[in-house]
Amino acid sequence: MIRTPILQQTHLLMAQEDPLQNPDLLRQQECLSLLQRCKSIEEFKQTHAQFFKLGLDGDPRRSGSLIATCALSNWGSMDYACSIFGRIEEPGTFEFNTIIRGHVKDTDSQAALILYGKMLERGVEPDNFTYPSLLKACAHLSALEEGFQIHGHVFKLGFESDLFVQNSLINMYGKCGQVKHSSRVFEKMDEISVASWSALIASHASLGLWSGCLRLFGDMNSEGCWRANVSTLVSVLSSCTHLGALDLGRCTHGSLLRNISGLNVIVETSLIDMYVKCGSLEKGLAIFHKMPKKNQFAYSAMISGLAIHGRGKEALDVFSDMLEEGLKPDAVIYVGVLSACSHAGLVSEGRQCFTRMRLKHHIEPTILHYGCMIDLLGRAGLLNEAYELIKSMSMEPNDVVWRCLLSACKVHPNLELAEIAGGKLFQLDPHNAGDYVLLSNIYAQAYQWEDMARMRKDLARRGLIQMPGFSTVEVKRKVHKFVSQDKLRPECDAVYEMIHQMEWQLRFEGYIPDTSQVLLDVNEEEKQQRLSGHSQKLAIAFALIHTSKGSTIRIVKNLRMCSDCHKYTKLISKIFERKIFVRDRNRFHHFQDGTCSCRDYW
DNA sequence: TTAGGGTTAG
Repeated sequence: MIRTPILQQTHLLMAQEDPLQNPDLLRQQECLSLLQRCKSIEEFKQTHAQFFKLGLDGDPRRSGSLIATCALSNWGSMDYACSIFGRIEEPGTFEFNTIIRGHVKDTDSQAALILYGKMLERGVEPDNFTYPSLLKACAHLSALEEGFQIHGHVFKLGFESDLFVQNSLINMYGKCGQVKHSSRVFEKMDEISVASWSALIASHASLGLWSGCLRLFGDMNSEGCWRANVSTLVSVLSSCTHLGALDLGRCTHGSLLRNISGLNVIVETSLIDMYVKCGSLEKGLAIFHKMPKKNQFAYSAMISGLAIHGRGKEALDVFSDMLEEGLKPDAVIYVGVLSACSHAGLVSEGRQCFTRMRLKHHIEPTILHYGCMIDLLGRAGLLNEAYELIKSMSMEPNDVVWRCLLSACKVHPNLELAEIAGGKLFQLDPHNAGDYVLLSNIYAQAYQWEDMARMRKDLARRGLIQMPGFSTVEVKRKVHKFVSQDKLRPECDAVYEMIHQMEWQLRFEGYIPDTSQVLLDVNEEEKQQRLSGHSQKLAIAFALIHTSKGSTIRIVKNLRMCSDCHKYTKLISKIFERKIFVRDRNRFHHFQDGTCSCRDYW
């Protein structure tokens, strides 16, 4: 008989077995260990087939291990795992647990829940190992109803005090948007692990409760019993990113370097995203270029980071590197690539990418990709092409798409298309005050005063108000939030005094307030007062008072910057000799010496 | 032999 190398090895191991051990069990263990050492699914299948021929397969205990080896390794071999599972006549709790876990790892959470149903149907008792996987499946699917049901089973079977189950419950409720339930489970726990804190912190982060997330991190540290691990710190980094808290992000980076050996690709991606979105693009680039191995997430973070800083050409270079490395682009990466073209005005490159996305990479454009393209064409003044693209869309255009066209019609006046876009917007989103103002300004540009007045009247009749704007600024590692027209904060007296001084100096630089975007029907003086109270100006004034001369000011806003704040900030950067970085809803603006990196093209 | 927490767009 010609032996394959694997079988030679098996025989060798069998010959070496300890007579004191159970020879059958030893043989089974050796088979399993050989299977576990296989380097690929092909090798695994071949070895398994040989054991099957030799009659070493069939014991349910070993079958469970085989499923585990196959399903839980990184081969993506769930089909094969399922075929092994299907051959077991009477799968027990362990086999069900393993196949369920495999499906969850393979992100086929629906299949995991179906298998749980089958498990119950067959009368197989779930145990405390079954539930963490199932709860994770509910978390993936945001399936709250199923999550509640499973929590009921957990309670009935008495697993509610199991630490792993509790942590999974916290996570499930968090991912289903029920952070109150997460907190309730956490508060009831007798024993808490770092993973419990991480799950609770991540629950807050996944709901966008960034400040709450940082507060909890502070609580965890002040209790002093736990040392944050990678997962905790990644959630903290994500909160810093969204709050624009660069100093806090830097501290978290320091903590990672001190306490965690060898940062993995997830941490590095979070760090890139944090630095880039907190305004430190160069630091993000440095981490990116030093990464030993990059995945799609890392490329995506870097490409969209370069995009929001207006560095479109570099974003396209990084994209080319990614393709050269053999990584497959996905829909998310193409959003970054197209928005990079849009922010930098790269029209022909954007058109090429849009075509390549569909024809070469077979990615169907979503509404986000169309949004980027309409924005790109509209900014470049190609309004008819943008409108034709909207008409050719395979799905119903949404308000974002029409708003891109309407904004473009203001920059490159086109009354006919503006009225079409405006009409669609008033149908799709009749409560957005900004759209009425935009169209009324377009009428004003075209000297159509009656239409302008009609828009303003419509706005007043509907009683619409703009979403309140806010800006955050980090001073001495603390994030300070200012709401538009803020008068409640104790610092406000000093802030308004500073604004008074700033405006005094601005007048010498020729600043005239641009009140065209003030919605209220009040006199000019009151409109100017409203402009002075814009949150961005309050945040800049606060930073000028509390930071040292020459230091950079970094601001994050929830809305797009208005044209008055843009003009104002450019002049302030010159008068006070400060670099001011503002992240608005769309992109970054680097103000320095009276100019902005967006070249007034935003 | 099995279980928990983390990253990219909008």
